Amino acid sequence: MLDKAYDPKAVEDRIYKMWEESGAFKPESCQKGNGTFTISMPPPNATGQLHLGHAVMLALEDIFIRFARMQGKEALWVPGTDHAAIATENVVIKLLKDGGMKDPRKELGREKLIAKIAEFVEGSKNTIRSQVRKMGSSCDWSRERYTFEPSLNRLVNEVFKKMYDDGLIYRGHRIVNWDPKLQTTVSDDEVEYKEEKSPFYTFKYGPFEIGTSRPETKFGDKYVVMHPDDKRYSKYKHGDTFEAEWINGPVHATVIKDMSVDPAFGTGVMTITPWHDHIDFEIAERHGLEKEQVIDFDGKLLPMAGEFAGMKIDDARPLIVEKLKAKGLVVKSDENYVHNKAVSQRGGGTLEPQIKLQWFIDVNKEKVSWKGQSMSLKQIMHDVVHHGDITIIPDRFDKTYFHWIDNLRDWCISRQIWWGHRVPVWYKDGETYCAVNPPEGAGWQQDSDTLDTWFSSGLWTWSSLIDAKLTENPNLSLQELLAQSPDFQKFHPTSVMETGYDILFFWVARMILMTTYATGQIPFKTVYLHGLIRTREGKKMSKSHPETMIDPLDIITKYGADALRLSMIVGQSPGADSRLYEEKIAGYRNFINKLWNASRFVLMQCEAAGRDPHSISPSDNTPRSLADQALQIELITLSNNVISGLETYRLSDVGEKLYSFVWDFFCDWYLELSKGEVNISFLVNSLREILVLLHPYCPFITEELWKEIKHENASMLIAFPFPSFVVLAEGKGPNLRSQFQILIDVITALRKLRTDQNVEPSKEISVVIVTKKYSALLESQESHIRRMGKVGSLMISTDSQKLENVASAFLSDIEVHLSLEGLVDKEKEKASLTKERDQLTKFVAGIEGKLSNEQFVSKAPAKLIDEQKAKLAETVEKLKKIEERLKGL
RNA sequence: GGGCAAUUAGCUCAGCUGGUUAGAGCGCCACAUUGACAUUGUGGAGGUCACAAGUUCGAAUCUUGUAUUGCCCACCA
Repeated sequence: MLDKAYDPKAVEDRIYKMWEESGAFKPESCQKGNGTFTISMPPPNATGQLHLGHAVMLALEDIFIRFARMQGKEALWVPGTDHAAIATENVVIKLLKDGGMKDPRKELGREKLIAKIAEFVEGSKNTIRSQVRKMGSSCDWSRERYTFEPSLNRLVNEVFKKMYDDGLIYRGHRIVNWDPKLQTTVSDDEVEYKEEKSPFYTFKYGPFEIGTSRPETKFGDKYVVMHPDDKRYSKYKHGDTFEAEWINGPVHATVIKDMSVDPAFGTGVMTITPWHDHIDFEIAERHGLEKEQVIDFDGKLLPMAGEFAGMKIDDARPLIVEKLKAKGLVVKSDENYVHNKAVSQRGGGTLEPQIKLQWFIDVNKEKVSWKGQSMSLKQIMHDVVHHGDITIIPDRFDKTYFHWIDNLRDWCISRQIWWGHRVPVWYKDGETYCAVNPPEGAGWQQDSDTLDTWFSSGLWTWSSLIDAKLTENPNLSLQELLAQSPDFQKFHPTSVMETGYDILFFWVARMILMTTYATGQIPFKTVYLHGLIRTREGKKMSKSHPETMIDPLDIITKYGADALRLSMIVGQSPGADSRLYEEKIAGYRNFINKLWNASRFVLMQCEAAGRDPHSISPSDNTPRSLADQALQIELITLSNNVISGLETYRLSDVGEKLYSFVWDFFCDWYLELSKGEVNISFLVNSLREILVLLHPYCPFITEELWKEIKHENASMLIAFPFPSFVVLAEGKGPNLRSQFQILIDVITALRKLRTDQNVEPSKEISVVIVTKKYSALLESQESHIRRMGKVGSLMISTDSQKLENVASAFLSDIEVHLSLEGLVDKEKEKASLTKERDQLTKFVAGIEGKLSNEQFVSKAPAKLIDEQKAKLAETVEKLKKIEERLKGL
């Protein structure tokens, strides 16, 4: 017999091992003929730890994939890990520094450092692998991939080369986001803005006054820019020059007129620093102005800053202001000025715009063939979502996505770190050579930069499906690699990409860009975006505040993976943040335990009846009692709801329905009633179906219970077929269900009377039920009424009775009278009936109002009117009885 | 500055295309306890659905506006 309480620790690892060893995670084990279903797992960092973001992703994807698998699809979920370029390199460098090294990059050099990182990554991959398993993820480990493995490097090079040849990748001096701390560029999407208070100065600059919050960039400024229509400055013409006394002496300045200047801001005049500001750079480009570097790549001032050369900008700033003040050039300063400081999302260092020779992807060049047209990468990204090739859930993110595309600038893909796919370009004597493989011949120097990690991640849905063996053959083209990889042919495009909305731009958009371009296929048909998991207070969980963090692994240890999964899924709608806290998880742990005990009860019934559940045939499933029939109807309804809900990605809904079915219907009513009258084979088969329906949500406990209760020939639950949608005939089914509801209502009414009258729970009561319409029904259910209501004597009559010493309740067409030998607490009964009378009176008035409204009667659908009339008649009848009773009290 | 979302019971949230006597879980109150389950059972209290106007026979649900909160994007030198 099962233990009294479910202990996930004793079950989960064992079950997971059983699944994995059986090969159940492989599509080859699935039934054939119902199509394929593929998910690419967003690869966690190879050196990472499982956090709630992963946990929710894994739970959702596991539900999708288990459902598809049970529906008989060839379901493939490809796991993998990410080399997470910048993040990983930082982690290892920090470790080396902690170990006593001063500057690991310098001391080790490129090759040795990469080897160190690789070693570290291999050593720590197992952590995340086993953590992914802990969640119950049914992914195919035999197909596990890594974004930095050789086969993927080959594909990265193939795609780079293709883009290079198509002129979509170019190298050029552009303004980029430079992180002086990490010594690399980062992409526009990796820039975060933090509010910072720093003084805003107004300086005298020749005949003008200019404002700035960054005096340290101003050394080389020699252009003043104003709006061409600004009347105040109409006497100055574009191109006019003048002398101005400046920080380190006089400068020769030029007037530039440009539309981008806002005349309403400050004095309407500004000087520009094209080397260190995106907007200024664009102005300079428009007018062909000179650009000069002021700050070096370590964040220090260059020799052109004169006496300030070599100083860090933060140190130099106040000194520069002092000097200008001494020269009488400071007009005013606003100490409370708040501006947005650009910081690196990666390391948190202050970003400095710099002009640098970098590699870029041109997103505007209309040279890519798509759907028979020549389009830009931007246009393709737009097109596939706009025309519904790809559906984003929730759809409001379409707008966000389009807006991002509209503002997308060329993507800087080169990084100055070492850990990553290296730019496949070589140089010799001013010659440039781009190729998948290194050039033959001596003297070629490979580009020292590596690629943005999202470049390789962008290929993930398909690069992870390419046969790794094939990539060892250097003679195959990209097209041939695609064409000859069976997995790619069979499983791509993938079915659904499930990930956090915070990564829509970084990754989802880039997969669309890279994949449509490289393969001619969309990467996925549906994008399902989940929200952030927040604390109980709605705050972001953050590493810097460890007390706010919930560690999924702790939770699994304490409450089990099934409970964790449910607590994250139920109550979360796509694209919206949700809150998680321990009581919530405990609630689902309780639910899991309830399911355990319900099953335990069923098994006890089997034992008591001398039946081995394993030998109960699935076809031995005939309902006998009203309760059986109601359960059958309810199960079909539930199963239909689960199917349609999962097919439309309404996971929270489905989870709630499963929960309330199991607890509120199956346990509270069906099982309780079955204590009086048990239909073993039907009960066992019903429980089996419940386990099937619950399996995608809570795979561990259902598989464990399945073992106890399944038919001997049945497969493991993970591989068991899901029911199909059943169209319920009208009439009979719903009718039986509502008859069952009447039984429930009568019992509930009895219980309420008991409580109102303070009858001891253990005491048997005498009951008289008066009903014309339902006497046959209730007579047939008499034993249930007796047992569930603890009724001693029960009389069911079709004629109204003269009764003394009773407390009464009134349902539609049914009077329930509780006889009390002693005193009836009339006040309690009066209060209860009065309350109900008032409610019903209001209700009746409402309906009467509607029905006497000509507009309603003429315009509302006939069906609704009939319903309302029926309800009215029923309620009026009930109300009459209650009022009579109240008079007698 | 632009955009998106949220606002329903003490708390966390459902309520899909307008018709429900507005629901759930937790919490709360009362009662129960050897027979699946205290990780429980039974009964109960608790909401003028942020506010205002409109559309409609009918609005938590649709429209507009207001307020509050949150997020994303832009980055005014």
